[in-house]
Parts: sequence; C-alpha cells; structure tokens
Amino acid sequence: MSVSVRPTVPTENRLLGALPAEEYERLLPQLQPVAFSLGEVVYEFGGHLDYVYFPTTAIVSLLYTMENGSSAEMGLTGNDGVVGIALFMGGGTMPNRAVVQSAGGAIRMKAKVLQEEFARGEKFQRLLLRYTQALITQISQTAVCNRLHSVEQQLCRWLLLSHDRVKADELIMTQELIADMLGVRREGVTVAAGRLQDSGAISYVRGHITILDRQRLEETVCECYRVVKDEFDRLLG
Amino acid sequence: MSVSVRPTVPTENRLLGALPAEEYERLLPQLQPVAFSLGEVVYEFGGHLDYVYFPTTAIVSLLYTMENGSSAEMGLTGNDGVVGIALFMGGGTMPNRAVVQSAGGAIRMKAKVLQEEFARGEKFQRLLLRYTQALITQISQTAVCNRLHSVEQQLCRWLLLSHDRVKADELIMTQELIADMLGVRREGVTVAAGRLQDSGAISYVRGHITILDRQRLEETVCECYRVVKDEFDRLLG
DNA sequence: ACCCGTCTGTGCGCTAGGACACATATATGG
DNA sequence: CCATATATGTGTCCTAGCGCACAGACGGGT
Repeated sequence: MSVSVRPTVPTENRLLGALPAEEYERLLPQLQPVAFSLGEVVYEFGGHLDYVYFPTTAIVSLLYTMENGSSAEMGLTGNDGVVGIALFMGGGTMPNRAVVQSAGGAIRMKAKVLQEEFARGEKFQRLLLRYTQALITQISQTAVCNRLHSVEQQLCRWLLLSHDRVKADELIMTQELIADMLGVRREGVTVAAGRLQDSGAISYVRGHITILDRQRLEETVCECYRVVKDEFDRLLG
Repeated sequence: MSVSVRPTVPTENRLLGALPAEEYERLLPQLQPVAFSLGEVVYEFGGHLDYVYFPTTAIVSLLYTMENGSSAEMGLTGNDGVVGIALFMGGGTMPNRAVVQSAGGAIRMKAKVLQEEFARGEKFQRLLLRYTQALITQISQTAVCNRLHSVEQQLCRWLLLSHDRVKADELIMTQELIADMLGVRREGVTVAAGRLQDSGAISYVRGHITILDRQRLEETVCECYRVVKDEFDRLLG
C-alpha cells in the first residue's frame, strides 16, 4: 500500500460524499488517500486494524478461509462502502480476511478518529450503520445463493457486483482467484466462463475479463443480484 | 403471539441482562413479555416492525425465501440477541423473514423507545452493535458452510446452535422444517438424522428431537460451529 | 376403534460439481 | 527468441444431493 499526500477527493466514496458540509470539513484533515495493489491483504483473520478504508476505485473482498485451505467470499466492498466495520461495531476484529480484489485507491481514516466521530451520533454514524445493514443483506444473499444456485449464476452475480463498483468494463482477475471467491474449483469457473463467452456476454484472456453485454449477464443471473442491488440503493441511494 | 402483564425477568435475555442498573431501570417500564408459538412470523420480507423482540426462551430464525419457494436460513436468534436489528441500523426493514423456530417467550420493546435509547450512545447501543457484529459472523459462516460442508455437518451445526439457545435437550422440530432452514430436501435431512441416530448422538420421533450425546455432535460438526460460538462468547460473554 | 393427516423411511435415476490428470496457450524476463 | 511460470481448456471418474414416487408408522379426533 502506498500513501499519497495529494488532495483527497472524498466524494469518490459514496459514504464520505453523503456527509453534510460541517461533518465533512471536520473530517477532511483526517483523510488520507492510499493505493492498494491487487492481492494485498487489508486485514487478517482476527487481525487488528489501525485504520478504516473508504475505497474509491479499489474493490476489497471479505473472505473466509477454512482450516483445510478452501475459502469463500462473504461480500465485497467498493466505493459505496467501508472496510473495517468491526472498529465501530465494537468488536475490534472480525474472524475473516479482507483482500484487495481490484487494485485502486481508497481513503483511510485513523481508527480513533472514526470512533470519536461515530460516537457523536450524527450523520456519519447513520451512514455507517446503514452501510452495515446493506452489507448484512449482501452476506445473507451470498449464503442463500451458495446453497441454491449454479456456479454460472453465481459467476454472473459476482461479475455484475464487481462491474457496479468499477468504472471500466475490464476486470483484472484470473479464474483461479474467482474460484477462491466463489468457493468452487477453478475448472468449474472455466466452464461457466466459457459458456458466458460463447453467449457473447463476456470475453477474457489471461486474467483480463471484459464485460461485453451487461444485459445478457443480467438475464442469466439469479435474483440474488437484484435483491442486493436494490437494498444498497434503498439504504444508500 | 400472546401478551402478558406479569413482571418481566429481563435477565433471561443476555443483552438486557448486561445493562447497567441505571439504563435497566429506565427501560423496565417499557418492557413487555410476550409468548411466541411455533411457526409464528415475527416479520415478513420488507415488512415493517413496531417492536423489537428480545427472546428469552424462544428461538427465531432469519430466513430468506426465493421466488421459486425454496428457502434457507441465514441465522438464528435466541436469548443472546434481539430480533429487529433494522430498527436501530436505520433501514427500517430487511429483505428476509423472521420465523419462530422454537416456541417460547420474548420481551418486546416499542421501536420508538429502542431508537431513543439507542441514540443516547450508552451501553445499550454498544450491546446492540456488538450483537449485530456477532450476527454478521453467524451469517457469514452460514454462507461458507452452505458452500463447503455436507448436510450432516450442517445439521450438527444447526442442532448445536439451537441446543445452546434452549434449556431442554428436546427440540420440537420436524425434519421438514429443518430442511427448509438448511435449504436442502427433507429426505436429505432424514438420512443425515438417521446417521446421527445410529451413532447415538440424537434420537427423534415425529417432530421431537432429543440430544443424547452432545459430545458426539461436536465431533461430527464442522469448524463453523466453533467459530460462531467463540465469536458470540468474545463479543457478548 | 377407526380414519386420515402428518412424519419418516427408502429406492431409483439424474445432474452438478468435486478430485485428479494432463494438454495447451500466453506472458515476461533473461 | 527461448525458457519458464502462469492461465486456461478438456476429459474421466466419482459422489453428494436432487426430484420423484411411494411405503410404512404414528397419533389425534370423532
């Protein structure tokens, strides 16, 4: 992670951008832009956090890794959220990992500053709690989707959720990593992605996935995507 | 749901029981014991809630039902938690259902009272937020468990989580309902339960499941149970 | 005692996805 | 321009769990 001192543009993050002027002014000196690289670990299982991160262009996945090494994603955070909810929820740590899934920028804030501002009970607190509720919906829907839907549908959901949080139509992501996120085999992703490519929805070469036909993905995806998207829009829109 | 006017015993619920005397005294007049019957719906998908409920002996499952009617559980709440987190998280409603999974008592509190007390930013707020964080862990682990573990392991997890939240060794619960909770077929539950019965861990007849050998269940269950239990103990213990 | 609705047991064919084994293609650095 | 690590494609066998069909088995009400 590299730290920069150039002026921040907090409105690139929807939570910070929704703050009223007064609170925003108060926090501005405490905000610091950082750059995350692909695969960087934001926090480990049970690990302590000194900062919370408000992604701007980066995407961070919340993962759980089993004792036997297999893993699965519980949710992902982009410029509509914050990484490190345990710091204001009161637990300090979470029993999962946060890994950068798409390289890019974020804005960080010291844990203590966050907690003090949260304790004021103003707009910032309400925004963080509403985001957390949206995250709960996302995690829940992941639980249900894991149980009831095909790998191809889940891949669509994952691509759409990622696409919503990134400017470009191209995602830098190998099938191996997607398999870890979805908790399936890499070969399973290969065949599912192959079908989506045949249908013209996406194309991909060696870690570069391009969304060609978003409409088509939305036709293939299960209802889980819509539920999550609607809830984010309702709570944070 | 039947409402009673007899004196409450809030300490039957761990969240209320953890309140300092001052806050507890303030809330006491606002608490009202109620009785839930098996299968009762506490709230519907997107439905409004007038009260939050602190279960004492009841257990409430949070379920999501798909468009095609299949369903799966995201988490369950007993005397260590509260039903209706959307009321203090700010969203008002949740895109899921809450159904009474084990008949019993709860203590209810008007939404407005909850919100005012929450806004004070004292111990009550911290307790509710820590519980919510524990719930997030439970939902996450459900997501992962759904993906990676067998029906038999999940059944063990479900039995243990329920057993932890109930006084008795007997659970009133048909295999049909368990199947809905776990998001699997009823027949799948029958064979998994049959194996557990053969091993002497449980016995069951027509909707009455008895935990005979808890130790044995803990040996069969996946790590997910432990992760959830440890996190609840850490955050609320 | 009986009936009928509710629970549970079991069998069979089917499919998605896992484990494993390779084959092939594409960077990228020396 | 080659070597090698990395990414992707395929194929084969195996298992868990699904859908469906139906057969007991218990139990409460008339």
